[in-house]
Amino acid sequence: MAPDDRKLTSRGQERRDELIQFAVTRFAEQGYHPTSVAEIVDGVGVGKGVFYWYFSSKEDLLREILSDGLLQIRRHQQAAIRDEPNPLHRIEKGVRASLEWLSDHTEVMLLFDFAWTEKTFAADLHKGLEISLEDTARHLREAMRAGLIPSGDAKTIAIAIRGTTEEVARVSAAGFGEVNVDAVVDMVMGGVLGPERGRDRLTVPRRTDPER
Amino acid sequence: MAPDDRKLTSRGQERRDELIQFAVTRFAEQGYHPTSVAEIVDGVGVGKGVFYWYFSSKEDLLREILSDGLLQIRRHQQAAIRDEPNPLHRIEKGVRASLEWLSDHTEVMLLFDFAWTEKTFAADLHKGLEISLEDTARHLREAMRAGLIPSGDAKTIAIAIRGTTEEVARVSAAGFGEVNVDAVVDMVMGGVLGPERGRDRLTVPRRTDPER
DNA sequence: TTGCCCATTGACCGTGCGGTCAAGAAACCC
DNA sequence: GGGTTTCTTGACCGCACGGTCAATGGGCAA
Repeated sequence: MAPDDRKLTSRGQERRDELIQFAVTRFAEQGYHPTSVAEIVDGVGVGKGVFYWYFSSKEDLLREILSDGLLQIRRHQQAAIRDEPNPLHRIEKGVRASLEWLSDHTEVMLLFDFAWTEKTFAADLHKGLEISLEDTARHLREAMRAGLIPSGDAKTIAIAIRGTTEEVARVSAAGFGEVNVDAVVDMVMGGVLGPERGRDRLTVPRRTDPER
Repeated sequence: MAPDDRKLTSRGQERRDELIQFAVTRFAEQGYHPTSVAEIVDGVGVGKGVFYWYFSSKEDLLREILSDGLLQIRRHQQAAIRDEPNPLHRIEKGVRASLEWLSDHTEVMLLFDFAWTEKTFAADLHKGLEISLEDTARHLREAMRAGLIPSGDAKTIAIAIRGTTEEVARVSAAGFGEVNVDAVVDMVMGGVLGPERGRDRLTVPRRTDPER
């Protein structure tokens, strides 16, 4: 019988969770590949067969961790921006929610990063990325239409926001100090506003007619 | 004899480079662990011993790729901002240079990302990250002192800039369209300027005296 | 032509891995 | 208690991996 659609008792559920929890920790600590199934079951203190009772493979386990994490962070964001009519406030609250979740789940974040580096797993993340970017871009376009911020490349700005958020969480998780959430929000909100108010002072003069 | 301090003829150098080049491609394509040494030497069309003539281990090879990449990107940045007196223009040019290099070396970028997820390799990147952030933060603080931008958390802003730059390169490398460099620069420069000019309009009101 | 040394070969090795399975032990239901 | 299903055990398997090494090639200097 496939472990996927197996009926689990509450005891079974707990074992399963225990395995996931331990695996996440180890995967994040030393990496996915260097962590063997034997290590996981030893750590939990069970026989090897237990692992394959709950998961059809090591790969399957990681996949589950990833899709679970994806779901969780999205839910967390959605809950945070619900009922917020101002699109810019939605973006701010989304950033804060992401930082919150990522700070509370640094191991899973590391596993996302790993997953992007391996073809088999990266595929699982592609759609999630697309959706997440499109979400943010939609808020941005709405803010542009409302005249709250200048018009611009919503897609690129969305990518920048995501990059900022994740890098802050990453760097902080790597032990470079606590997150200054307000500073992050200031950076992001300043970014969406753009440099127009003082472009001459801020940026290198741009060619309007590029040489090539 | 250790492969490290071995004298290489020009033919030897070429072989070595050939191996590195092929390995980088494969590592980026399918991941470091799933790529076997056998696969690399087969791909290049040589016997297995050749690999261990030039590298002391597979791990050693990746380490070399990483430190090489680190050196290259830093050089590229430094060359771009040399002789630029305006600290904000240094930041802009640095961002453009990074995007340039990352776009030209997407495989290496992916390997950086992987390296962060595995303890053994992450250590190699820690110092580089620290230096890179401190560099940017220094420009920022100089700009603050000169009154070009409002005072703020230079470290956090530096992290945000790095995150933006790398995410844009990553997402574009993952096949989500071309990079809009000017839009990235606008976002970054707007970010360093901060949202002060319209905070009430832009951000959710902040508690000056937080509840907890 | 002889020697030398960089470069190459590929069969071989030991190990540790992911995964299997026949045999039970618990828990639960009637 | 008997019967059924969930859960657990750990020895075992096949294999592919990273790495070794004795033998050989080949370019070049003298």
